[in-house]
Amino acid sequence: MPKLMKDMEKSDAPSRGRSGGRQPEKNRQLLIDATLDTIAIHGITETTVSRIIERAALSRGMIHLHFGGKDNLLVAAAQAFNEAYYDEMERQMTGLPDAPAETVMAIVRADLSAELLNERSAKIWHAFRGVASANPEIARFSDTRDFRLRQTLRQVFDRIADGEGHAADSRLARDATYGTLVMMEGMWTDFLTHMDAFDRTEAERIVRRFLTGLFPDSF
Amino acid sequence: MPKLMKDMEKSDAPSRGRSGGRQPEKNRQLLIDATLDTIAIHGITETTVSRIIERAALSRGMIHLHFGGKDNLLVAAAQAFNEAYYDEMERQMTGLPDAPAETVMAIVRADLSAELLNERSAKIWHAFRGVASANPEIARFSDTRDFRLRQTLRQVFDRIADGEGHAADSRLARDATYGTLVMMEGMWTDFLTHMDAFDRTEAERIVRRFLTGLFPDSF
DNA sequence: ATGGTTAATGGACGAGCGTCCATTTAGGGG
DNA sequence: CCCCTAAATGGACGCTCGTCCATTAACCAT
Repeated sequence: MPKLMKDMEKSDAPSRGRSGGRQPEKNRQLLIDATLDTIAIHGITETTVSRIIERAALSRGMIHLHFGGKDNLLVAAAQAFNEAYYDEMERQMTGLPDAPAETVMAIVRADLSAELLNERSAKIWHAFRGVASANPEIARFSDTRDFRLRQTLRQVFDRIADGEGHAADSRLARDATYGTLVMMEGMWTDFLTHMDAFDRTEAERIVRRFLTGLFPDSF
Repeated sequence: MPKLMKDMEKSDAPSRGRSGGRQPEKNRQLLIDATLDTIAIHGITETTVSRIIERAALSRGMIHLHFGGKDNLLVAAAQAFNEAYYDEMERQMTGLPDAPAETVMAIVRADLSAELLNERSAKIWHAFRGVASANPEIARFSDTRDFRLRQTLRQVFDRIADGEGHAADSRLARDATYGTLVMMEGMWTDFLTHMDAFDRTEAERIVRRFLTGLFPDSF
Protein backbone atom coordinates (compact mmCIF):
# COMPACT_ATOMS: atom_id res chain seq x y z
CA MET A 1 0.00 0.00 0.00
CA PRO A 2 2.82 2.48 0.68
CA LYS A 3 4.03 1.66 -2.78
CA LEU A 4 1.08 3.49 -4.22
CA MET A 5 3.21 6.61 -4.61
CA LYS A 6 5.79 4.60 -6.39
CA ASP A 7 3.20 3.34 -8.84
CA MET A 8 2.03 6.83 -9.55
CA GLU A 9 5.55 7.90 -10.28
CA LYS A 10 5.89 4.98 -12.56
CA SER A 11 2.75 5.66 -14.54
CA ASP A 12 3.70 9.30 -14.74
CA ALA A 13 7.18 8.71 -16.00
CA PRO A 14 7.15 7.15 -19.45
CA SER A 15 10.83 6.41 -19.10
CA ARG A 16 10.17 2.97 -17.74
CA GLY A 17 7.33 0.70 -18.77
CA ARG A 18 8.41 0.37 -22.37
CA SER A 19 10.85 -2.46 -22.00
CA GLY A 20 8.86 -4.14 -19.22
CA GLY A 21 11.13 -3.25 -16.37
CA ARG A 22 10.35 -4.38 -12.87
CA GLN A 23 6.98 -3.47 -11.40
CA PRO A 24 6.22 -5.58 -8.35
CA GLU A 25 2.76 -4.16 -7.77
CA LYS A 26 1.70 -4.69 -11.33
CA ASN A 27 2.99 -8.25 -11.36
CA ARG A 28 1.19 -8.96 -8.12
CA GLN A 29 -2.03 -7.88 -9.74
CA LEU A 30 -1.17 -9.83 -12.87
CA LEU A 31 -0.89 -12.98 -10.81
CA ILE A 32 -4.25 -12.38 -9.13
CA ASP A 33 -5.96 -11.73 -12.45
CA ALA A 34 -4.38 -14.81 -13.99
CA THR A 35 -5.55 -16.87 -11.04
CA LEU A 36 -9.15 -15.69 -11.36
CA ASP A 37 -9.10 -16.25 -15.11
CA THR A 38 -7.73 -19.73 -14.67
CA ILE A 39 -10.40 -20.60 -12.13
CA ALA A 40 -13.09 -19.32 -14.49
CA ILE A 41 -11.72 -21.24 -17.46
CA HIS A 42 -10.36 -24.48 -16.02
CA GLY A 43 -12.11 -24.75 -12.65
CA ILE A 44 -10.53 -24.59 -9.23
CA THR A 45 -9.27 -28.18 -9.18
CA GLU A 46 -7.33 -27.61 -12.41
CA THR A 47 -5.93 -24.28 -11.28
CA THR A 48 -2.24 -25.05 -10.91
CA VAL A 49 0.83 -22.93 -10.42
CA SER A 50 1.98 -23.80 -13.93
CA ARG A 51 -1.26 -22.62 -15.53
CA ILE A 52 -1.32 -19.41 -13.52
CA ILE A 53 2.22 -18.33 -14.34
CA GLU A 54 1.74 -19.30 -17.95
CA ARG A 55 -1.34 -17.07 -18.21
CA ALA A 56 0.39 -14.24 -16.39
CA ALA A 57 3.47 -14.70 -18.59
CA LEU A 58 5.67 -14.54 -15.53
CA SER A 59 8.29 -16.83 -14.13
CA ARG A 60 7.68 -19.69 -11.81
CA GLY A 61 9.20 -18.09 -8.74
CA MET A 62 6.88 -15.07 -8.73
CA ILE A 63 4.12 -16.72 -6.76
CA HIS A 64 6.47 -17.61 -3.95
CA LEU A 65 8.05 -14.17 -4.11
CA HIS A 66 4.85 -12.14 -3.92
CA PHE A 67 2.52 -14.38 -1.96
CA GLY A 68 4.70 -16.98 -0.28
CA GLY A 69 2.85 -19.83 -1.94
CA LYS A 70 -0.15 -20.88 -3.96
CA ASP A 71 -2.56 -20.98 -1.03
CA ASN A 72 -1.97 -17.36 -0.15
CA LEU A 73 -2.39 -16.37 -3.76
CA LEU A 74 -5.79 -18.04 -3.81
CA VAL A 75 -6.83 -16.14 -0.70
CA ALA A 76 -5.58 -12.86 -2.18
CA ALA A 77 -7.52 -13.61 -5.36
CA ALA A 78 -10.69 -14.25 -3.36
CA GLN A 79 -10.20 -10.96 -1.56
CA ALA A 80 -9.58 -9.04 -4.77
CA PHE A 81 -12.64 -10.60 -6.36
CA ASN A 82 -14.73 -9.60 -3.39
CA GLU A 83 -13.45 -6.03 -3.46
CA ALA A 84 -14.14 -5.74 -7.16
CA TYR A 85 -17.73 -6.73 -6.45
CA TYR A 86 -18.15 -3.91 -3.95
CA ASP A 87 -16.37 -1.34 -6.03
CA GLU A 88 -18.71 -1.96 -8.92
CA MET A 89 -21.74 -2.12 -6.64
CA GLU A 90 -20.89 1.26 -5.16
CA ARG A 91 -20.18 2.70 -8.56
CA GLN A 92 -23.68 1.75 -9.68
CA MET A 93 -25.21 3.13 -6.48
CA THR A 94 -23.76 6.64 -6.64
CA GLY A 95 -26.00 9.57 -7.45
CA LEU A 96 -29.29 7.85 -6.75
CA PRO A 97 -32.32 9.71 -5.36
CA ASP A 98 -32.95 9.09 -1.69
CA ALA A 99 -35.98 6.86 -2.20
CA PRO A 100 -35.62 3.74 -0.03
CA ALA A 101 -37.59 1.38 -2.22
CA GLU A 102 -35.62 2.41 -5.27
CA THR A 103 -32.40 1.99 -3.35
CA VAL A 104 -33.31 -1.61 -2.70
CA MET A 105 -34.16 -2.20 -6.31
CA ALA A 106 -30.94 -0.53 -7.36
CA ILE A 107 -29.00 -2.99 -5.22
CA VAL A 108 -30.87 -5.90 -6.72
CA ARG A 109 -30.41 -4.52 -10.22
CA ALA A 110 -26.70 -4.03 -9.63
CA ASP A 111 -26.26 -7.52 -8.19
CA LEU A 112 -27.90 -8.95 -11.30
CA SER A 113 -26.21 -6.59 -13.76
CA ALA A 114 -23.88 -7.88 -16.45
CA GLU A 115 -20.99 -6.09 -14.77
CA LEU A 116 -21.40 -8.12 -11.57
CA LEU A 117 -23.18 -11.26 -12.69
CA ASN A 118 -21.61 -12.77 -15.77
CA GLU A 119 -20.15 -16.08 -16.79
CA ARG A 120 -16.72 -15.35 -15.40
CA SER A 121 -17.86 -13.97 -12.06
CA ALA A 122 -20.48 -16.67 -11.54
CA LYS A 123 -17.96 -19.43 -12.17
CA ILE A 124 -15.38 -17.86 -9.88
CA TRP A 125 -17.93 -17.16 -7.18
CA HIS A 126 -19.18 -20.73 -7.10
CA ALA A 127 -15.69 -22.14 -7.24
CA PHE A 128 -14.75 -20.16 -4.14
CA ARG A 129 -17.99 -21.07 -2.41
CA GLY A 130 -17.25 -24.71 -3.15
CA VAL A 131 -13.86 -24.69 -1.47
CA ALA A 132 -14.77 -22.18 1.25
CA SER A 133 -16.15 -24.84 3.56
CA ALA A 134 -12.70 -26.45 3.64
CA ASN A 135 -10.75 -23.19 3.64
CA PRO A 136 -11.59 -20.69 6.41
CA GLU A 137 -9.46 -17.94 4.89
CA ILE A 138 -11.47 -17.97 1.69
CA ALA A 139 -14.72 -18.37 3.57
CA ARG A 140 -13.98 -15.12 5.36
CA PHE A 141 -14.21 -13.11 2.16
CA SER A 142 -17.37 -14.82 0.99
CA ASP A 143 -18.88 -13.96 4.34
CA THR A 144 -17.77 -10.36 4.17
CA ARG A 145 -19.65 -9.85 0.94
CA ASP A 146 -22.75 -11.27 2.52
CA PHE A 147 -22.42 -9.22 5.66
CA ARG A 148 -22.02 -5.84 4.01
CA LEU A 149 -24.94 -6.44 1.69
CA ARG A 150 -27.08 -7.61 4.57
CA GLN A 151 -26.29 -4.55 6.67
CA THR A 152 -27.14 -2.14 3.87
CA LEU A 153 -30.39 -3.85 2.95
CA ARG A 154 -31.55 -4.14 6.53
CA GLN A 155 -31.05 -0.45 7.10
CA VAL A 156 -33.09 0.52 4.07
CA PHE A 157 -35.86 -1.95 4.84
CA ASP A 158 -36.10 -0.56 8.36
CA ARG A 159 -36.76 2.85 6.86
CA ILE A 160 -39.40 1.45 4.51
CA ALA A 161 -41.15 -0.46 7.28
CA ASP A 162 -41.16 2.71 9.35
CA GLY A 163 -42.60 4.72 6.49
CA GLU A 164 -45.42 2.27 5.97
CA GLY A 165 -46.13 2.21 9.70
CA HIS A 166 -45.68 -1.51 10.30
CA ALA A 167 -44.72 -1.06 13.92
CA ALA A 168 -46.64 -4.20 14.79
CA ASP A 169 -44.63 -6.44 12.48
CA SER A 170 -41.22 -6.51 14.04
CA ARG A 171 -40.03 -9.20 11.65
CA LEU A 172 -40.91 -7.38 8.47
CA ALA A 173 -37.58 -5.70 7.76
CA ARG A 174 -35.70 -8.80 8.78
CA ASP A 175 -37.77 -11.04 6.54
CA ALA A 176 -37.41 -8.66 3.62
CA THR A 177 -33.64 -8.56 4.07
CA TYR A 178 -33.28 -12.30 4.33
CA GLY A 179 -35.71 -13.02 1.50
CA THR A 180 -34.01 -10.58 -0.85
CA LEU A 181 -30.58 -11.95 -0.05
CA VAL A 182 -31.46 -15.60 -0.57
CA MET A 183 -33.25 -14.73 -3.79
CA MET A 184 -30.20 -12.97 -5.18
CA GLU A 185 -28.00 -15.79 -3.98
CA GLY A 186 -30.22 -18.37 -5.65
CA MET A 187 -30.33 -16.35 -8.84
CA TRP A 188 -26.55 -16.43 -9.10
CA THR A 189 -26.72 -20.20 -8.96
CA ASP A 190 -29.55 -20.26 -11.48
CA PHE A 191 -27.51 -18.03 -13.76
CA LEU A 192 -24.61 -20.44 -13.63
CA THR A 193 -26.68 -23.49 -14.52
CA HIS A 194 -29.02 -21.87 -17.04
CA MET A 195 -26.91 -19.13 -18.54
CA ASP A 196 -28.70 -19.12 -21.86
CA ALA A 197 -32.20 -18.82 -20.40
CA PHE A 198 -31.42 -16.34 -17.64
CA ASP A 199 -33.24 -13.00 -17.91
CA ARG A 200 -32.02 -10.17 -15.70
CA THR A 201 -35.21 -8.15 -16.12
CA GLU A 202 -37.42 -11.08 -15.19
CA ALA A 203 -35.26 -11.88 -12.20
CA GLU A 204 -35.49 -8.32 -10.95
CA ARG A 205 -39.24 -8.30 -11.50
CA ILE A 206 -39.68 -11.40 -9.37
CA VAL A 207 -37.73 -9.92 -6.48
CA ARG A 208 -39.90 -6.84 -6.74
CA ARG A 209 -42.99 -8.99 -6.71
CA PHE A 210 -41.80 -10.64 -3.50
CA LEU A 211 -41.29 -7.21 -1.96
CA THR A 212 -44.68 -5.98 -3.17
CA GLY A 213 -46.20 -8.69 -1.04
CA LEU A 214 -44.37 -7.39 2.02
CA PHE A 215 -44.64 -3.66 1.35
CA PRO A 216 -47.73 -3.07 -0.82
CA ASP A 217 -47.38 0.71 -0.54
CA SER A 218 -43.73 0.95 -1.54
CA PHE A 219 -43.00 -1.53 -4.33
CA MET B 1 -24.45 -82.20 1.83
CA PRO B 2 -21.97 -79.38 1.67
CA LYS B 3 -23.69 -78.24 -1.46
CA LEU B 4 -26.99 -77.90 0.32
CA MET B 5 -25.56 -75.82 3.08
CA LYS B 6 -23.96 -73.56 0.59
CA ASP B 7 -27.25 -72.99 -1.16
CA MET B 8 -29.00 -72.20 2.07
CA GLU B 9 -26.41 -69.70 3.05
CA LYS B 10 -26.74 -68.05 -0.28
CA SER B 11 -30.51 -67.67 -0.44
CA ASP B 12 -31.06 -67.05 3.22
CA ALA B 13 -28.45 -64.63 4.27
CA PRO B 14 -26.69 -62.16 2.05
CA SER B 15 -24.58 -61.75 5.15
CA ARG B 16 -21.78 -63.60 3.56
CA GLY B 17 -19.57 -60.88 4.87
CA ARG B 18 -18.48 -62.69 7.99
CA SER B 19 -14.95 -63.17 6.79
CA GLY B 20 -15.07 -60.21 4.45
CA GLY B 21 -15.50 -62.21 1.28
CA ARG B 22 -15.89 -60.55 -2.06
CA GLN B 23 -18.89 -58.33 -2.66
CA PRO B 24 -18.40 -56.13 -5.70
CA GLU B 25 -21.67 -54.24 -5.29
CA LYS B 26 -21.04 -53.47 -1.66
CA ASN B 27 -17.51 -52.28 -2.37
CA ARG B 28 -18.75 -50.09 -5.17
CA GLN B 29 -21.10 -48.39 -2.76
CA LEU B 30 -18.36 -48.20 -0.15
CA LEU B 31 -16.20 -46.25 -2.56
CA ILE B 32 -19.00 -43.81 -3.38
CA ASP B 33 -19.74 -43.22 0.29
CA ALA B 34 -16.08 -42.75 1.08
CA THR B 35 -15.79 -40.25 -1.75
CA LEU B 36 -18.74 -38.17 -0.50
CA ASP B 37 -17.41 -38.29 3.05
CA THR B 38 -13.98 -37.19 1.93
CA ILE B 39 -15.42 -34.27 -0.03
CA ALA B 40 -17.46 -33.21 3.01
CA ILE B 41 -14.48 -33.45 5.34
CA HIS B 42 -11.48 -32.37 3.29
CA GLY B 43 -13.04 -30.47 0.38
CA ILE B 44 -13.02 -31.43 -3.25
CA THR B 45 -9.48 -30.22 -3.98
CA GLU B 46 -8.09 -32.44 -1.23
CA THR B 47 -10.14 -35.45 -2.25
CA THR B 48 -7.48 -37.84 -3.53
CA VAL B 49 -7.47 -41.50 -4.45
CA SER B 50 -5.35 -42.23 -1.41
CA ARG B 51 -7.80 -40.59 0.98
CA ILE B 52 -10.80 -42.29 -0.57
CA ILE B 53 -9.40 -45.81 -0.45
CA GLU B 54 -8.11 -45.25 3.05
CA ARG B 55 -11.58 -44.21 4.23
CA ALA B 56 -13.21 -47.12 2.41
CA ALA B 57 -10.57 -49.48 3.80
CA LEU B 58 -10.09 -50.98 0.36
CA SER B 59 -7.11 -51.48 -1.84
CA ARG B 60 -5.75 -48.96 -4.28
CA GLY B 61 -6.80 -50.81 -7.41
CA MET B 62 -10.51 -50.87 -6.55
CA ILE B 63 -11.28 -47.46 -8.03
CA HIS B 64 -9.85 -48.45 -11.37
CA LEU B 65 -11.58 -51.82 -11.18
CA HIS B 66 -15.07 -50.54 -10.40
CA PHE B 67 -15.11 -47.12 -12.05
CA GLY B 68 -12.18 -47.05 -14.45
CA GLY B 69 -10.65 -44.04 -12.76
CA LYS B 70 -11.12 -41.24 -10.26
CA ASP B 71 -13.09 -38.98 -12.57
CA ASN B 72 -15.78 -41.57 -13.14
CA LEU B 73 -15.99 -42.23 -9.44
CA LEU B 74 -16.64 -38.55 -8.82
CA VAL B 75 -19.42 -38.55 -11.38
CA ALA B 76 -20.93 -41.69 -9.85
CA ALA B 77 -20.76 -40.06 -6.44
CA ALA B 78 -22.54 -36.98 -7.74
CA GLN B 79 -25.24 -39.18 -9.23
CA ALA B 80 -25.67 -41.17 -6.04
CA PHE B 81 -25.85 -37.98 -3.99
CA ASN B 82 -28.51 -36.62 -6.28
CA GLU B 83 -30.55 -39.80 -6.12
CA ALA B 84 -30.37 -39.84 -2.35
CA TYR B 85 -31.84 -36.34 -2.35
CA TYR B 86 -34.84 -37.47 -4.37
CA ASP B 87 -35.37 -40.67 -2.46
CA GLU B 88 -35.59 -38.76 0.79
CA MET B 89 -37.73 -36.03 -0.76
CA GLU B 90 -40.21 -38.60 -2.02
CA ARG B 91 -40.17 -40.41 1.29
CA GLN B 92 -41.22 -37.20 3.04
CA MET B 93 -43.90 -36.50 0.43
CA THR B 94 -45.76 -39.79 0.65
CA GLY B 95 -49.19 -39.94 2.24
CA LEU B 96 -49.90 -36.23 2.11
CA PRO B 97 -53.42 -34.83 1.64
CA ASP B 98 -54.11 -33.52 -1.84
CA ALA B 99 -54.01 -29.85 -0.90
CA PRO B 100 -51.84 -27.97 -3.42
CA ALA B 101 -50.64 -25.23 -1.10
CA GLU B 102 -49.64 -27.75 1.52
CA THR B 103 -47.86 -29.81 -1.11
CA VAL B 104 -45.71 -26.82 -1.93
CA MET B 105 -44.93 -26.19 1.70
CA ALA B 106 -44.14 -29.86 2.17
CA ILE B 107 -41.57 -29.64 -0.62
CA VAL B 108 -40.04 -26.57 0.96
CA ARG B 109 -40.07 -28.17 4.38
CA ALA B 110 -38.43 -31.31 3.03
CA ASP B 111 -35.77 -29.36 1.16
CA LEU B 112 -34.91 -27.55 4.37
CA SER B 113 -35.22 -30.59 6.65
CA ALA B 114 -32.28 -31.93 8.58
CA GLU B 115 -32.38 -35.08 6.51
CA LEU B 116 -31.73 -33.18 3.28
CA LEU B 117 -30.05 -29.99 4.42
CA ASN B 118 -27.25 -30.66 6.87
CA GLU B 119 -23.58 -29.89 7.16
CA ARG B 120 -22.48 -32.89 5.13
CA SER B 121 -24.99 -32.46 2.32
CA ALA B 122 -24.49 -28.70 2.08
CA LYS B 123 -20.73 -29.07 1.82
CA ILE B 124 -20.98 -31.80 -0.78
CA TRP B 125 -23.60 -29.92 -2.76
CA HIS B 126 -21.55 -26.75 -2.95
CA ALA B 127 -18.39 -28.65 -3.76
CA PHE B 128 -20.09 -30.24 -6.74
CA ARG B 129 -21.65 -26.96 -7.81
CA GLY B 130 -18.21 -25.40 -7.66
CA VAL B 131 -16.64 -27.88 -10.04
CA ALA B 132 -19.74 -28.41 -12.17
CA SER B 133 -19.00 -25.45 -14.40
CA ALA B 134 -15.75 -27.14 -15.43
CA ASN B 135 -17.15 -30.66 -15.52
CA PRO B 136 -20.21 -31.23 -17.73
CA GLU B 137 -20.77 -34.75 -16.43
CA ILE B 138 -21.22 -33.52 -12.88
CA ALA B 139 -23.21 -30.50 -14.03
CA ARG B 140 -25.73 -32.87 -15.56
CA PHE B 141 -26.71 -34.27 -12.18
CA SER B 142 -26.97 -30.86 -10.54
CA ASP B 143 -29.25 -29.84 -13.36
CA THR B 144 -31.39 -32.91 -13.05
CA ARG B 145 -32.16 -32.13 -9.44
CA ASP B 146 -33.19 -28.65 -10.41
CA PHE B 147 -35.31 -29.79 -13.31
CA ARG B 148 -37.37 -32.34 -11.45
CA LEU B 149 -38.08 -29.95 -8.60
CA ARG B 150 -39.04 -27.22 -11.04
CA GLN B 151 -41.44 -29.50 -12.89
CA THR B 152 -43.20 -30.59 -9.75
CA LEU B 153 -43.53 -27.11 -8.32
CA ARG B 154 -44.77 -25.63 -11.55
CA GLN B 155 -47.49 -28.22 -11.80
CA VAL B 156 -48.76 -27.54 -8.30
CA PHE B 157 -48.61 -23.77 -8.69
CA ASP B 158 -50.63 -24.04 -11.89
CA ARG B 159 -53.36 -25.77 -9.93
CA ILE B 160 -53.26 -23.11 -7.22
CA ALA B 161 -53.40 -20.25 -9.71
CA ASP B 162 -56.34 -21.95 -11.37
CA GLY B 163 -58.13 -22.36 -8.08
CA GLU B 164 -57.72 -18.71 -7.21
CA GLY B 165 -58.93 -17.72 -10.66
CA HIS B 166 -55.89 -15.72 -11.77
CA ALA B 167 -56.49 -16.37 -15.44
CA ALA B 168 -55.32 -12.84 -16.21
CA ASP B 169 -51.89 -13.30 -14.63
CA SER B 170 -50.19 -15.76 -16.92
CA ARG B 171 -46.86 -15.30 -15.16
CA LEU B 172 -48.09 -16.09 -11.69
CA ALA B 173 -47.32 -19.80 -11.55
CA ARG B 174 -44.03 -19.26 -13.30
CA ASP B 175 -42.97 -16.52 -10.91
CA ALA B 176 -43.98 -18.59 -7.92
CA THR B 177 -41.98 -21.56 -9.18
CA TYR B 178 -38.89 -19.53 -9.91
CA GLY B 179 -39.10 -17.52 -6.72
CA THR B 180 -39.50 -20.59 -4.56
CA LEU B 181 -36.62 -22.35 -6.26
CA VAL B 182 -34.16 -19.49 -5.95
CA MET B 183 -35.14 -18.97 -2.33
CA MET B 184 -34.45 -22.60 -1.48
CA GLU B 185 -31.23 -22.47 -3.45
CA GLY B 186 -30.13 -19.34 -1.62
CA MET B 187 -31.05 -20.84 1.71
CA TRP B 188 -28.75 -23.79 1.10
CA THR B 189 -25.94 -21.34 0.60
CA ASP B 190 -26.94 -19.37 3.66
CA PHE B 191 -27.00 -22.59 5.66
CA LEU B 192 -23.46 -23.37 4.62
CA THR B 193 -22.08 -19.99 5.60
CA HIS B 194 -24.13 -19.42 8.75
CA MET B 195 -24.70 -22.91 10.01
CA ASP B 196 -25.00 -21.87 13.64
CA ALA B 197 -27.60 -19.16 13.04
CA PHE B 198 -29.72 -20.97 10.49
CA ASP B 199 -33.31 -21.61 11.52
CA ARG B 200 -35.33 -24.06 9.42
CA THR B 201 -38.66 -22.83 10.77
CA GLU B 202 -37.85 -19.22 10.03
CA ALA B 203 -36.64 -20.09 6.56
CA GLU B 204 -39.86 -21.94 5.82
CA ARG B 205 -41.93 -19.07 7.18
CA ILE B 206 -40.24 -16.59 4.87
CA VAL B 207 -40.91 -18.70 1.81
CA ARG B 208 -44.53 -18.91 2.89
CA ARG B 209 -44.62 -15.17 3.31
CA PHE B 210 -43.37 -14.75 -0.25
CA LEU B 211 -46.10 -17.07 -1.46
CA THR B 212 -48.77 -15.30 0.59
CA GLY B 213 -48.00 -12.20 -1.43
CA LEU B 214 -48.64 -14.10 -4.66
CA PHE B 215 -51.59 -16.23 -3.54
CA PRO B 216 -53.35 -14.42 -0.67
CA ASP B 217 -56.17 -16.96 -0.60
CA SER B 218 -54.03 -20.08 -0.43
CA PHE B 219 -51.03 -19.46 1.83
C1' DA C 1 30.82 4.29 -12.47
C1' DT C 2 30.03 1.41 -8.46
C1' DG C 3 27.88 -1.08 -4.91
C1' DG C 4 23.84 -2.44 -2.55
C1' DT C 5 19.12 -3.71 -2.68
C1' DT C 6 15.38 -5.84 -4.34
C1' DA C 7 12.67 -7.80 -8.38
C1' DA C 8 12.63 -11.47 -11.26
C1' DT C 9 14.16 -15.83 -13.38
C1' DG C 10 13.82 -20.77 -14.25
C1' DG C 11 15.38 -25.14 -13.19
C1' DA C 12 16.10 -28.69 -9.45
C1' DC C 13 13.79 -31.13 -6.05
C1' DG C 14 11.02 -34.32 -3.33
C1' DA C 15 6.41 -35.37 -2.47
C1' DG C 16 2.26 -36.95 -3.89
C1' DC C 17 -0.79 -37.66 -7.62
C1' DG C 18 -3.70 -41.16 -10.55
C1' DT C 19 -3.09 -45.20 -13.40
C1' DC C 20 -2.28 -49.77 -14.27
C1' DC C 21 -0.94 -54.54 -13.99
C1' DA C 22 1.23 -58.81 -12.26
C1' DT C 23 -0.19 -61.43 -8.65
C1' DT C 24 -3.09 -63.48 -5.12
C1' DT C 25 -7.52 -64.91 -3.36
C1' DA C 26 -12.31 -66.45 -3.26
C1' DG C 27 -16.18 -68.89 -5.04
C1' DG C 28 -19.17 -71.62 -8.18
C1' DG C 29 -19.49 -75.03 -11.97
C1' DG C 30 -17.87 -79.05 -14.21
C1' DC D 1 -11.86 -81.80 -5.93
C1' DC D 2 -9.97 -79.00 -9.13
C1' DC D 3 -10.20 -75.42 -12.38
C1' DC D 4 -11.71 -71.25 -14.19
C1' DT D 5 -13.55 -66.87 -13.81
C1' DA D 6 -13.84 -62.75 -11.57
C1' DA D 7 -12.76 -59.90 -7.37
C1' DA D 8 -9.34 -57.86 -4.95
C1' DT D 9 -4.63 -56.54 -3.80
C1' DG D 10 -0.78 -53.27 -3.47
C1' DG D 11 3.35 -51.81 -5.36
C1' DA D 12 5.67 -49.77 -9.52
C1' DC D 13 5.26 -46.34 -12.79
C1' DG D 14 5.57 -41.88 -15.03
C1' DC D 15 4.05 -37.52 -14.36
C1' DT D 16 2.82 -33.12 -12.46
C1' DC D 17 2.34 -30.81 -8.44
C1' DG D 18 4.10 -26.74 -5.38
C1' DT D 19 8.28 -25.08 -3.20
C1' DC D 20 12.55 -23.06 -3.05
C1' DC D 21 17.02 -21.18 -4.17
C1' DA D 22 21.19 -19.95 -6.75
C1' DT D 23 21.59 -16.79 -10.18
C1' DT D 24 20.78 -12.73 -13.10
C1' DA D 25 18.86 -8.19 -14.10
C1' DA D 26 17.18 -3.68 -12.96
C1' DC D 27 17.05 0.27 -10.19
C1' DC D 28 18.73 3.78 -6.78
C1' DA D 29 21.91 6.11 -3.90
C1' DT D 30 26.33 7.45 -3.56
